Amino acid sequence: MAARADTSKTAESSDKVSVICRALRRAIIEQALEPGAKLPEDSLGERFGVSRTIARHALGQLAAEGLVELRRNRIAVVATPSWQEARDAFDIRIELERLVVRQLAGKLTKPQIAELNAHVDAEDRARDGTDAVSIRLATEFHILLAHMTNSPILVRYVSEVAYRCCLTLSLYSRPHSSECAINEHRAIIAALVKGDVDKVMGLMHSHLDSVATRALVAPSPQRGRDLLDILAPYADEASGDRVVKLPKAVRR
Amino acid sequence: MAARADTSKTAESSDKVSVICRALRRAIIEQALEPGAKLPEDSLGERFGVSRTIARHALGQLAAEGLVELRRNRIAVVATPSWQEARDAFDIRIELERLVVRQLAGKLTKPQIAELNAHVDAEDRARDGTDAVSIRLATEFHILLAHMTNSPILVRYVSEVAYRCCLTLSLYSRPHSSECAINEHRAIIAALVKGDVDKVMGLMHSHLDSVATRALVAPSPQRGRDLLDILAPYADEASGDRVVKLPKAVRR
DNA sequence: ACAGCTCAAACTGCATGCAATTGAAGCGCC
DNA sequence: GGCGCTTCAATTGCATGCAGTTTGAGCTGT
Repeated sequence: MAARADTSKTAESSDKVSVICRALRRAIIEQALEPGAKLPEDSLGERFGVSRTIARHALGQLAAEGLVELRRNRIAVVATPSWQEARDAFDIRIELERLVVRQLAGKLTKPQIAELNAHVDAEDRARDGTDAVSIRLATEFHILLAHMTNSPILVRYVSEVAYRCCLTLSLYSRPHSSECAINEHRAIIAALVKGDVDKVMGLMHSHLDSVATRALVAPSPQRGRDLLDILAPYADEASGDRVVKLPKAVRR
Repeated sequence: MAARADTSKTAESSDKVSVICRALRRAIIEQALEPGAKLPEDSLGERFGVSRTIARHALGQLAAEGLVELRRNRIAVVATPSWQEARDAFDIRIELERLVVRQLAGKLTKPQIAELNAHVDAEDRARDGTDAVSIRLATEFHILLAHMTNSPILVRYVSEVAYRCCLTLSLYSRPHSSECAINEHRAIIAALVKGDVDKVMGLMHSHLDSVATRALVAPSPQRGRDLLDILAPYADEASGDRVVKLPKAVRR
C-alpha cells in the first residue's frame, strides 16, 4: 500500500527530516492536524525522537511547500490558506494535471493501468471509512498519475499543489462530497488507455473544476473561520452595539 | 532596481536564511556559481557571517527549489539538471506562464504597464553588459509578470521554474542568444495591454517555446558534460582498446 | 611509473546550550 | 468587576561541540 512514498530524492535531505515531513504532511492532509494547529519545535522533536534542530528543518521544508506557516519568533502553525489562495491553487493544479494526462494519454503500460485500477478500487473500498482517508486516497490518485510521467519536477509540483488543495478542501468544504470523484477517476483512466488526448484533458479539467467549485462554492467568509478576519469589519466601524466584545487592541 | 525582492513571505523563514538564499540564487542564475560547484556549509557560513546551522538551512531551502543538490554526507552542489529535466521544466513553465498572461490580459493598471516597460528598457540597456546579467533580467521580466497576478502561489511556482530554466540555459546553451527576446517581451506587453487573451497566450507560448528549443536544440549528449554519464556506455563494453582509461572502479 | 592501501583533514549529521523574544498568568489600581 | 502593568515560563534564533563519514594526499610494493 502507501502508494509510492518518495521515489524522487529531490530536496528531502537526510532521512530523519524527510520522515518527519512525510508524517506531518499526512497528518495535515488527513486533518489530524487542522489548519491553525500549533507545531512547536520541542514537541515535534520529542514526538519523533530527534532534536529541535531536525524538527525545525522539517518545518522549514513544509513551509516551502506551503503546508506550514512560519512566523518569526512564533510557534509554527499549519497553514490556513485564504479562499483566494485556494482558488489560485486549483487553477494552477488544473493546468499542471492537464499537462500530466497530455503526456500520459495512450502511453500507459499494462502494469501502470493495473496499478491505477487497483488504486481506484482502494478508493472504492475506503468509502466506508473516514472522510479523511478517502480524501487522501483521491489526492494520491492524482499524484500516482504524475509519477507515471517520469518527470520528477512535475511530480513535485503536482504533489505540492494537490496537498495544498487538500488542505483547503478540509477548510472550506464541509460535507466533503467525494462520491462521484471515483467514477470520474475511472473515466479518466479509460480515456487515458484509449489515448484520446483531447478527451482526457477535458475530463481532467472538468473533474478538478467540479471538485473546486463544489468545495469553494462562494467566497463565503463565514467558512474562513479566521475569527480575527471575520471580526475585522466589525472592528473597523469602531462603534458601540457590538455583538462580540473585542479583547483590548486587536493589532495585526 | 532589484525588481521586488520578496513580497510573499511564503517559506523563507527568518531573515538570515532568506538573505543567503537570495544571494545564492542570484549567484547561481548569473553563473557565478556553475552547475556542479561545491557549496560547503562551513565556507558559506563563514562568507555570510553565520553558523553552519543557518547555511545548512538555506541549502535545504534551495534544494527544495531544485537549485541545489543535497547528497547525504557529501558536499552540496549546484544542481545539474539533465536534458530531460530541462525540457520538463520548460513544459511546465509554458503552462504556468500562459496562466499568468491569461489572468493579466486587459487588466494591467497604468503603473504596472509603466513598470513593465521600464524593465524591458533596462533589459535593452543591459545588452552591452555581460550575458549573465541579461539572462537574469530576462528571467525577472517573467517573474515581474507573475507578481502582477497577485497570486503568491503562482509567483512562487513561476519563480522557481524560471530559475530552474535559467540554470539549464546556462548549461545547455552556449551562445546565449537573447537578442530577440526583448522584442518578444515588448510584443507580450502590447498584447497584454490590448487585452487580447488568445493572442497573448499564443505569444507567451511561442516565446518560451523558442527560448527552449533554441537552447535545448537536441539531446546532444556532448553538452551534458557529466563526464561519467558520457563515459558510461564505454564502460559497459568492458573491453580493451579504450580511448580514455577509466580510473579504477567507476562506481555510481 | 602505476595501482592499491593507509590515514589524516575536511565535511556533514545531529544534539545541546545560551540569549532573546513572546504570551499569558498574576497583581495591583481604578 | 474590569483594565493595565509586571513578571515568568514557554519557545524560538542561533552558535558550538562531538561523532561518524567521505575525500584525497602520500606511501608502499610491484
